[in-house]
Amino acid sequence: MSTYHHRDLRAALLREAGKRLEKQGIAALSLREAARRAGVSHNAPYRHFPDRETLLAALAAEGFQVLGQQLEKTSGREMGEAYVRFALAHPQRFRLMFGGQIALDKYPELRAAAASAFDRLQAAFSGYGGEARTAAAAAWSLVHGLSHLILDGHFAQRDEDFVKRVLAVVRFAVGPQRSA
Amino acid sequence: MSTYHHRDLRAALLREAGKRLEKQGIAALSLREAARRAGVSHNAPYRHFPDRETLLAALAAEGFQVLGQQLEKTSGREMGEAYVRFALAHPQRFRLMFGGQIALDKYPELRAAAASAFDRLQAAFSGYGGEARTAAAAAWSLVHGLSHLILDGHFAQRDEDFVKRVLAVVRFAVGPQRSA
DNA sequence: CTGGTATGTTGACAGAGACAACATACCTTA
DNA sequence: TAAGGTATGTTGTCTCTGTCAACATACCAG
Repeated sequence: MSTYHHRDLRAALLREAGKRLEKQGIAALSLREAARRAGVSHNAPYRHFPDRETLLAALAAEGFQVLGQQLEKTSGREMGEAYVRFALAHPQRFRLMFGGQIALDKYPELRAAAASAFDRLQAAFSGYGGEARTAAAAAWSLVHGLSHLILDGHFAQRDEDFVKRVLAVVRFAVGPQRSA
Repeated sequence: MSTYHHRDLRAALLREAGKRLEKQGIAALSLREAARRAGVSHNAPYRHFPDRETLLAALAAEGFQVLGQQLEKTSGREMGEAYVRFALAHPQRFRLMFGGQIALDKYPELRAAAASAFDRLQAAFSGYGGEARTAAAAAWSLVHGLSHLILDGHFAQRDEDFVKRVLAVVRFAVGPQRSA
């Protein structure tokens, strides 16, 4: 038949799996289902992904790329809001990226993608001198934790205004503590 | 036989699953494996848990209880360190509690347990007036995000000193912004 | 045109979740 | 104390999934 070769099965699988991901969650993702949706036999995916986890890693990598692009568009304090906005817009993708289900060490490009996104945050704190890394780490922690907790439903509110208020209440101090 | 009734299978299953959880991760948790370890047939767990997710929810509930106790022992700024310490000491448990794999709405006692833990944090910010809730939310976000990012290996350091430095760099401001 | 490689297919197996039917221990209560 | 109902386990079965192995077909280089 003419479509014995799918021509771009890898991309098709990622597309279908991506759709499934946001609709049904990570647990519902299966290679066989993706293959079915791509109109291909149950074992075809193995020609492109050695196992399920590698497919998940590829989906996560996509996520890091998008997140990086979103952050690139912003600067300063808006970056934090953009981070949270990404998480709220793609909850399952975000969980996949940061849920610890993927062994980061096995996929160096994943860690690199994450680090690249973090670098943008880091740059925003270049004025903080020796504690720049620490302040950046704190900022990342803040927006990251806020994203997670909102997604998990631990806060009553989850609108953009709430996010802004929470982020606005935080200051980053450099040097010896002097109390607020 | 004398042990047809296990007498406390539910507790035994939670114990075995708990061990398995920290050693192998959430994905490796299976009802059948827990049953095997408890020396019981593959379907016995269903007399105590309607499905796998409910077992996971029970494990998460245990985690929230322990976390709450740890936080109770501390006060003020040490609470944040205790939070992170808990996450680092029980990484898989922490992920289970906050990984979004469990539909919180289906297990009200879970949300209650989490809220109870949060209440302790909240109390530490009672002096912040009208913005107390917001400041507490920010503090929770900070320690929560820091825990996650360290667990995921996104920071080079993960020792107690690093945690202290990150937490120390943050101030919580109340009222109209006035910059730090 | 021919052989090698990339890509798919069919077939099979084991492990898991879940349901049903059956068995046995326990416990109330009449 | 005997009877019957309920709680707890067991066996059997089904479907789904990941994964391996063997085979088939398309494509490409020489």
